[in-house]
Amino acid sequence: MKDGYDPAAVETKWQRLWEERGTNRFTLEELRAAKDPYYNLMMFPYPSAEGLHVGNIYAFTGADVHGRYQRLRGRTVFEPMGFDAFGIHSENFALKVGKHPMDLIPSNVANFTRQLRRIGGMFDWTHSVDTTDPAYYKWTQWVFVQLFKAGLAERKEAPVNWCPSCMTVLSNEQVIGGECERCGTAVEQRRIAQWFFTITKYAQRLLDNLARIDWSEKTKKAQVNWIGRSEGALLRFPVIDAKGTETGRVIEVFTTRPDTAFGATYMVLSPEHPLVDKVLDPGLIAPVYAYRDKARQKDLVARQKIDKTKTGVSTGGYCRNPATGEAIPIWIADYVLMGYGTGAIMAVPGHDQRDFDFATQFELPIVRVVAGPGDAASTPLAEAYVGPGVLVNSGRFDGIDVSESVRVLTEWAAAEGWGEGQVNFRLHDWCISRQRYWGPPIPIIYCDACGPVAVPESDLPVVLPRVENFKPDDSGVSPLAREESWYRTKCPECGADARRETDVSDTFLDSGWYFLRYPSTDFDDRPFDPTITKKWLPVDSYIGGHEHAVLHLLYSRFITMALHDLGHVEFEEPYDVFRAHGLIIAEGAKMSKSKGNVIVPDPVIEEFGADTLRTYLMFLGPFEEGGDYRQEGIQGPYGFLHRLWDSVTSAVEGTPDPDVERKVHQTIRQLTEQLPELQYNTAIAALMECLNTIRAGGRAFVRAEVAPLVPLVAPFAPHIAEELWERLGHSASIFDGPNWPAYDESKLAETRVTIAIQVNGKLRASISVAKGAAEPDIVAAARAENSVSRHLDGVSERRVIYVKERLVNFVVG
RNA sequence: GCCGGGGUGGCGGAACGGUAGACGCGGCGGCCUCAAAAGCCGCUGUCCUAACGGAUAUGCGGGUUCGAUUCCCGCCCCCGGUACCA
Repeated sequence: MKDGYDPAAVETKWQRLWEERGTNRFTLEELRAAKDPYYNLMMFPYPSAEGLHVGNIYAFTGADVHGRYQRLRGRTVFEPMGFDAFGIHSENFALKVGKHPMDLIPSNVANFTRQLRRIGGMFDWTHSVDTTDPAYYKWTQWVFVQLFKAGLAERKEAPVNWCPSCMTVLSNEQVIGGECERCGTAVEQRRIAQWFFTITKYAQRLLDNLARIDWSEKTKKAQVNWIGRSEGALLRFPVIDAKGTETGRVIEVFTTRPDTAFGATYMVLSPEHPLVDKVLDPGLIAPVYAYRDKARQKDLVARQKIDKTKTGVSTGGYCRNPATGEAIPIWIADYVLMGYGTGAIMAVPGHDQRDFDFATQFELPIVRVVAGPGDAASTPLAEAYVGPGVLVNSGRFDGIDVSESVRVLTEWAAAEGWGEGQVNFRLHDWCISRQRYWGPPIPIIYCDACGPVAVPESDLPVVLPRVENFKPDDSGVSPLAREESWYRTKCPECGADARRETDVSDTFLDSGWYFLRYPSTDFDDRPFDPTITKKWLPVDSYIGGHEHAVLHLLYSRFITMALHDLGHVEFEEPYDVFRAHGLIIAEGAKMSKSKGNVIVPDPVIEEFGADTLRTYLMFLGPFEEGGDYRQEGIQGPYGFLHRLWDSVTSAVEGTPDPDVERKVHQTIRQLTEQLPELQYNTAIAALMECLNTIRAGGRAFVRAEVAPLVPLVAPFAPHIAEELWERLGHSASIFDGPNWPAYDESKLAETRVTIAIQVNGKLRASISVAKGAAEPDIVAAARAENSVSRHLDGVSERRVIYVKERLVNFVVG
């Protein structure tokens, strides 16, 4: 039965058998009855027209290796795959090639599916999802309706980022450095009424729960920063008129340093702050309006450039600093953002660098209210001082240390009635409206009498109609708003003429709950079955790209938490474990279409086979860090699989050599430890080393030596493993049973150890001794070595360091 | 600027504070073969030496230690994220 390794033949055979035998798929009954279920999730792809590149394959393979390992350990592993096919990518591409997304997506999905089968992923294709399928987005709309009914969806007019090229609104997250994430065009500001999920209501819980989920620290940290909790106080500054009388209006500010209130020498409103008109001196209307218009135009573009040179204008209005009782001027400036805090600040130029720069620019007073070590109350400031110290120029609070001054001043403001402690979050509400075509229509009907009404669940889905002209225009209204026959409808509550919402929802909503759907795709009368969901969720392992560390992962946590509160699921956190994979670069450079160095898998599989590609990708570097795909490097794993094939098919019966057997058991131990930790590159190196030992010097190897390597290599190279497993005499799939080998502690121990001999920390020799040899004997043997004794002659020995079974170090001098 | 992650042979990358460079690629020499594919054997950080053997080496500069790629302090550079967040 000795024949050559033919990857194409082996892979075709096993992919066919997996399909015929249903190796990787579950019936509903099997899902219900599964023993020791393990939900192995990976981020589903957007099915582009180009097909998968090795970057995608890398991520999926890493997750698949994990799933296959768990399965070999005896878990029942559910590993679904789907397609995130709505959204601006597909829509823009369709526009570009002049086709309809409804025609394009199915062929893209078919191509992706072909490629995913070809790399040997353990996917259950009977539980796939496609977010553009009405049978799926029916339930996406259902999720929206649940949140709407719970008061978590709000319609509000808000300044939004507008991309003049994509002609659509962008979320703050999609604006990168003032430019559109997708096309790089400078983003403008517009005000449009849109639907928001009030994720900010969950900010504290989203933050708190991070402590109890097993995610990479990096990812958690990114979420912590994104949520951006900061503690401080809300302070109220009364607006006064020219005579110094309070007008009844109040400027609210959020500050993390209420203790510096005595140093607040002016106020700054964001240019778009609603109070600007109220405090404005009529004589200054022209410059203030001019400034506001200018700020609006460059909004979110130039405003994100941090610049020492601040701009702004005085409104001519004043308010009273409640700490000092003094009148201070009110300015507007674009360094104060409407979207954070209250859109207004008390400026403390002595202790905030931005305020300091502004005050210097416009010659506003700068007062020191914190004295650092060695400073007096009158020590002038060359820049804002933010270090430790005590309060000064702060009336009866002088001398209080900054470590407690925030608390003391907050209590005082509260007692006086002009402020209280407050926690503020950087996190914004999640805008889900998109003035585009390619998404699920937001299931809302507007009725003049009843207001916005959710589409009744029995009427879902609101099907996205096939619209031939879906190109957005600069009117800013959704393409669906041009389809009168579609949007005209009756109010579900009162029956009056009404109008459908014509915006579609954000793709992050599609992906916000897809993991709930996979195990329940057998049901078309419910989004997720309670029993199945309880059995399979939360997700045991989630692997995906770090580019989704904040958005997708935060949004899906929020959706889950909301569904939990509404009684639909029993858990708050969707993913027990999350690990981010690294990025693959090619020949030392980032893969990109423009560089022309995008590696596509098909020709590689053609030449070397899927098993070799999978093994090579996992061998490139640490999975969580990524690696450099170099064309030539694939020869290593290719040769390794050939040698493995040769070894298994030509091995003879016999008794294993004890040294070789020890190596095999050490390898089993190493893989058993490293695979759950995703340390694939070193695990593969260990397998290669083990095979090298088995074959060393062309020795005759026996079956018992090589056989354990078959299950060990199976997660990486499942096809060849199946074939060799069969040739070893097994009739069932290697993955249908707990076939991971066990290692024997008693066979791990070395009989001899190599001891390094150093003199003053420099290696001079190494000796081999029997394990368990006594220290004095080892030191004596070490001393006897020529290359050691030569360095000990004529010098005085001060110390001898012995590290058990490792080294001897003679310290001389 | 801030927050992460990194800087190790020609290259990708290994190294519980204990023999730096595992494993692999590439290179060099040889074997097998009609030939190719696959495979097999040996060598391969740098410098000095005919050799034995030395010296030197993990971005840079210090420190702790018998001993530092690993720990500490101060820099430089690269990658990713983020950005006037009050």
